[in-house]
Amino acid sequence: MARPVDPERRAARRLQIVDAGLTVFAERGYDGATTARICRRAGIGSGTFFHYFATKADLLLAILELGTAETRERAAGLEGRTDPLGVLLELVASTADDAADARIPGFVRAVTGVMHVPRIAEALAADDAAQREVLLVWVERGQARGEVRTDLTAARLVSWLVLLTGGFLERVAVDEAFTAEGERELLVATVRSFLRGG
Amino acid sequence: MARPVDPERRAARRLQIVDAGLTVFAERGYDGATTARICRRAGIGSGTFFHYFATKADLLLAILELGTAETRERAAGLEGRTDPLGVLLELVASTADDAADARIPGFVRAVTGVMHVPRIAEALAADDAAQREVLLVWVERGQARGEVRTDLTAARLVSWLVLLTGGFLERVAVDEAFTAEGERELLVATVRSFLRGG
Amino acid sequence: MARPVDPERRAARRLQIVDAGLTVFAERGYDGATTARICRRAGIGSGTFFHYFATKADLLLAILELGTAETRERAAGLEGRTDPLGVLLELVASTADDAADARIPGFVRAVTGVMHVPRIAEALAADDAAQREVLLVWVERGQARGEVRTDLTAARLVSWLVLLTGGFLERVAVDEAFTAEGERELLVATVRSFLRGG
Amino acid sequence: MARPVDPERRAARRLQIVDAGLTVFAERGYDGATTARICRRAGIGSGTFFHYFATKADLLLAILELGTAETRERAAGLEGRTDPLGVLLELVASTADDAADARIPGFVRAVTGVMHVPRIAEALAADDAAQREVLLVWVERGQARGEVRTDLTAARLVSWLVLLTGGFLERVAVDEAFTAEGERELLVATVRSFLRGG
DNA sequence: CATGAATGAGCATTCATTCAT
DNA sequence: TATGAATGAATGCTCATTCAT
Repeated sequence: MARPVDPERRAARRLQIVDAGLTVFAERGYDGATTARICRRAGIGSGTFFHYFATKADLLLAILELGTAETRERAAGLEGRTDPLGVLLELVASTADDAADARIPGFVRAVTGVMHVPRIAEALAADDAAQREVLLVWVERGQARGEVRTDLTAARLVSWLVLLTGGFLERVAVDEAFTAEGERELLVATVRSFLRGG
Repeated sequence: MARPVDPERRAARRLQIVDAGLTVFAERGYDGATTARICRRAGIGSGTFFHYFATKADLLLAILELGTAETRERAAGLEGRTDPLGVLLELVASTADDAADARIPGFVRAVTGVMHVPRIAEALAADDAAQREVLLVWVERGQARGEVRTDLTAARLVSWLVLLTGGFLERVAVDEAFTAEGERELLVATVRSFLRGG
Repeated sequence: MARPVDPERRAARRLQIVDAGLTVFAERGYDGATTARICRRAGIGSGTFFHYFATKADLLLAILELGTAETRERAAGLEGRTDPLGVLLELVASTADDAADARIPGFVRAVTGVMHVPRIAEALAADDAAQREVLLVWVERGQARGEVRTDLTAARLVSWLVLLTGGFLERVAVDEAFTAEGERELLVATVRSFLRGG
Repeated sequence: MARPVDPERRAARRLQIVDAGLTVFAERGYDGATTARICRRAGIGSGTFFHYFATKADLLLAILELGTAETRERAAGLEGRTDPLGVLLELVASTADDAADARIPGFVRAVTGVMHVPRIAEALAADDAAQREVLLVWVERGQARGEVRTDLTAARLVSWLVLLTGGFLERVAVDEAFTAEGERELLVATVRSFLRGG
């Protein structure tokens, strides 16, 4: 009698909205992305949106959390590796790969534009922390193995890695001539040089 | 009847609004910065605002243009120098100094959050171009003098300089532990190393 | 194919919803009582609700009609009585007893709050008429027997009886110190005094 | 320069909205009274409404408070009187006079329909308390002078006075045949009889 | 019958902008 | 020129109701 809720269908619908949200946030920024526009893009009615996300901010948060989860998964897949520097360079390179999806840099810009909203600032901080945590482990291992410079603390090196990937994302977003594919190699080289020490 | 406008008084008033705008945009983002709040901060009535700026976007544009003008002035002050690398490092360092004013990184975030608005994108592009133009001159001179690596085109090196300063600004904005003062020296060192070539 | 409806099961389900409706209307008022909340309280799915009542207003109407029917039954049970004043006092006292169910006064308030809806106004008028009809019979008999004052028309006396019971219900709802049990006796005494004439 | 805010104009506008609110709340109930309808009735734009009242609930509250203030003023005007029973009967009669404004009973119904909203419940309680306070003083004086029965506490007598006036208001609202003017005298007589004791 | 996902009309509220004084 | 009251378009969100399963 009671039709069991189809969780797959629900998850798919949810993802459909997440995808539309990612696209529209990237295109228009947070405030420019009206729920109406997101719904139109997702091909759903306005009421449906709120069956899946209580508020517009919750959609943003969900997207952010998806990113954080992905970071963690990626990290889990690297356990067992014994070449810390190689791992770090791969991690950095994967940021460049993310940047190739044109929506990513736009989305990042959109989110930083509403960082003054407390809940969003928190989620962003959590995402930042997750990334740093992963990087920190491998930087420390790299230092232990003598592959990474030790004149700076691991935490500080991590900040600079994030600085480089963040700046990279930003450039891709802003500068037409600066493409993720074209600059990927130079990013890796620059990071390698930076990690070895000037 | 028409009281002759006192241009000085007018300019002062205008600056007062610009300052309030810079502060509030930085604190709340573009959309979070209501004209009402900007007016309250500037100590003026809401009607007065629109005597000085036709729209809220025009205020943002004016602030941006002020920045662009400053970049040009700074560049003018450097003419005659004969040490291109030194000049470049000074230019980069001055970004770190700007970042020490807590409103700057916040303002930058606010602006990038509304980059999808065409007029703002244009102004941002103009600002970007002004910065790049200045840097380009000195990078080329540096290359001519052998102070700067020549395995990459000057334009590409400039992109990376902007990447580094942009990433730096972002980090200062987001990461409490990452201060403009504390990291300034490392920024200069990293840029020097990058410009010399790995 | 058409599974023969089990009318008993259906009636039970219906009563379950009526009960939940009574409770939630009383707690939240008509508009505050969302169908979702009523369904949750009744332990049914939102779709099921509309198998039993075409609209939310219909549920309210059904509750009202149940009350009207109860009034009529109560009246039927009094036929044959020969002490009109006694009957009237019992009728009034039974209002006080109803008021002891905390949901009744709350429900009455909720309903009067949406009296501007025509169908509800009608049902309320019907309920009012039913009550008055019963009272009218016994007031007239009381007047005929000399137990009830005759300086006012029977209809007017009935209005005042309703005024007193209505005011009583309201007080119980609003005033914590005014309890149905505690004031019941005084209600009866006041009504007796009023019916005899000042 | 700074045009002094014209407080009279502001107060007038405010009253205009209060008046429209009173009317529309009475006609449609709280939820049925959309801000759009209130604005149309007041002859103002929707934005203007919110210059005067932060929320729709605040308008209701303001109306309620106006009533409470009026109660207090009326009470102040009675100081010095030496005939407590006369004062009480006048107070009761003035309720009947209020009821002659057809909007009052409708408004009362509307308000009681949203009593589950905490802030409104509070304001209603405050209004109730103000009325009772006034009545209590004169009931006590009446008891002291032997004009009012002493077999019931003053507080309880007050509850019953409120019961009678509340029931009266309700009847006027619901029953076409029951008019404030026509029943006013009987109300006074009934209250007099009640206060003297059966 | 029972369910709950989907719908979209409708609502309170915000905010940039205008304009009479 | 300075002011702030007035405006109404635009938005996020709620909720009664429908319908495929």
